[in-house]
Amino acid sequence: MAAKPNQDEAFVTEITKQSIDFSKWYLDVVRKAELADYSPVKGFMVIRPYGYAIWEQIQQQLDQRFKATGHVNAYFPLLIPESLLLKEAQHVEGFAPQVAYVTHGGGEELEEKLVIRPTSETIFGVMYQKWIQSWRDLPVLINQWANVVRWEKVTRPFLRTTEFLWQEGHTAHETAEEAQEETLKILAIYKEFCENVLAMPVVDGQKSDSEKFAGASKTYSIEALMGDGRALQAGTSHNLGQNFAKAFEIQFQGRDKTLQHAWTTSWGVSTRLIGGVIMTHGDDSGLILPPAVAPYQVVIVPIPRGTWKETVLPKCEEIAAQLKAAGIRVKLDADESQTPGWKFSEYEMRGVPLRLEIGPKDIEKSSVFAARRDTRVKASIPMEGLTDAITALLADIQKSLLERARTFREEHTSNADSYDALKAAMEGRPGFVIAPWCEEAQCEADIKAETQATIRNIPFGYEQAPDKPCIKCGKPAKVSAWFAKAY
RNA sequence: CGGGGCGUGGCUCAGUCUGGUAGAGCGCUCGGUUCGGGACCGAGAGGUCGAAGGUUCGAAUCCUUUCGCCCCGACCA
Repeated sequence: MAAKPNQDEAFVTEITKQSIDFSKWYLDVVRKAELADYSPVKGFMVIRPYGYAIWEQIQQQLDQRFKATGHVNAYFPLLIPESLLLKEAQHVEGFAPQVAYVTHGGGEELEEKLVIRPTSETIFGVMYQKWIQSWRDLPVLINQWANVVRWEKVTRPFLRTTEFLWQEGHTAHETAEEAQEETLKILAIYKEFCENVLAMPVVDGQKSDSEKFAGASKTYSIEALMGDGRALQAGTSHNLGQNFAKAFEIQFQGRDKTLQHAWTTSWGVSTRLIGGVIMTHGDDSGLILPPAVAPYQVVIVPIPRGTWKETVLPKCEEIAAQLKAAGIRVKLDADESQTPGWKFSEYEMRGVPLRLEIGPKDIEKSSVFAARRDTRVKASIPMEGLTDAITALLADIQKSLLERARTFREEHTSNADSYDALKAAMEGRPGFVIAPWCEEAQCEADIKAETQATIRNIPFGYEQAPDKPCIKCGKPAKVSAWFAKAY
C-alpha cells in the first residue's frame, strides 16, 4: 500500500476530539460505536451486541489459553451467605464497603443476609474444603466466567461499573512454590494475551502492600498506558498464601502423612479490557480494533452504480465467501438505504480494521480498493491472491498497532531522580514514571496525596535500586517502582 | 460522600431570567432520483418538557423534594 496516509481528514464528526476532552471522547466512542448503553439502574450498563462480540473474542481466546495450561471451567453461585465473607479478616475489611445484599426472598426477610458476590474466593474456599483431602487431589485448577457486583460511587462504561463480567481463576496447590509458579504463569498469560491479541503493551510487576488484594500475600498486576497518559490496571493475579486455606480449613494430608493447609491463588481480567482497547488505540474518528478481537476484521462496501446488482454484488459475495473460508471475519454491507460514504464513516467509527470498496472500476481492473483503519492508507489490491494479501494486511495491522502503542508508552515513560521531577512529570499528559522507593507506605501515601500518582507496580527486573535514595524521603531505596495516575 | 454542570421528540440543542399551553437541525417513515468520503427533492410520523408534590385562572418556565447523567475531589482487589 503505497498511498500516503491522510490523518487530518475528519470524516467522522460526531465524536468529541481527544485533545478537547478525553473523557468525553471515550464516552462518545462507547455510545456511537454501539458498544454499550446506560441502563435504568445507576452504575449498570448494557453491553450491546457489537461490544459483546468483542468480549466473546476475549473470552474465547483467553479460555483457550487457560485450557492449554490445564485449567477447567465451572460455575459457582451468585449469592454467598454473609457469614462466609466474614471469615477472612483482610478480605471483609477490603470488600465490606462495596458489597450489595439480598435481604428478602419469597416474600420474607431472610434469616441470614446474602451477599451478591464481589469476587468468589469465599465460596470457592468452602467448596475446596469439601473437595480436597489428599495431596493427590491437588492441584485444583478451576476458572469461571461470571458477573460480579461491587457497589461503586463513580462509574464509567467498561472501566468501572457496578456489575461487570470477568473470569476468575481459583487454584489450590500442595506447596508455596507451586502456588507462586501458578500466580506468575497466569500473569504471563495475561501479558502475552494483552500484547498479542489486544495489541496493548503492559508492564507486569508486583503491587505494593497498600494496593494488594484484600486477603492476598502477594498481588501482581499488568498495567497499560492509555492515550491520555493515565495507567489502567488490566489484570491481577494473586498469591493468597495459606490465608484463605486457613480461614476455610482447606486441608490435605501430605506425602509425609501430616495434615497441611493448601496454598491458593486467584486471578482475573474483566470487561475493563474493552475500555483498555478503546483508550489504547482509538483516535478522533472513533474506535480502532486490533484484527484479533474485531467482530468484523473486514467490511466490504459495494459501490452501487448502474448494473451493480448483476456485476458488482455477485463479486462481493464471492469475495466475502472466499475470505470467510480462509477464517477471516467479514461483513458485506449491501444495504441500499445508505450511501457508500456514510458507510465508510460508520465502519471507521466502529473500528473495523480493513475496508474493501468494490465498484465497477474495480471489477474492470480485477482489483479491490482497500483502506486500513489504523494508518488510513488506501490502495488497490489485485483480486488474484486477494485472500493472502488480506491475511498479510491484517497481520500487519495487528503488528503495527502494538508497535504504535509501545512507542507511545516509551515516549510517555520517564525516570525521575528527584521528587520535583516526579511532580513535573505528573502534570499535563502524565505517563509512567520510574522512581526509586524505600517501600515505606507513608512515602507512597504522601506521594499520592501530593501528586495523585500511585505506585502501579514494581516491574520485574526493576526490583533492585542500588545506591539510590527514595524519591520521597531520601532514605536508601529498596526498589524501583512505576508511578502513574490511574483509572 | 463533598463541589460544580446538565436533564425538553431517537440524537444535539433553543425556549426557563421577564409563566399564556412546545420549536430547530439531524435522524426516522413513504415515494422518487442518487451512490468511489456521512446525497437530494417531495410528503409524513413523533415530545407534556427526568419524576413527584406545591404556588397560580394558567407551569417546560416559579418553589420543595427526588432520580439520573457528566466533570473535579474523596473512596475504590
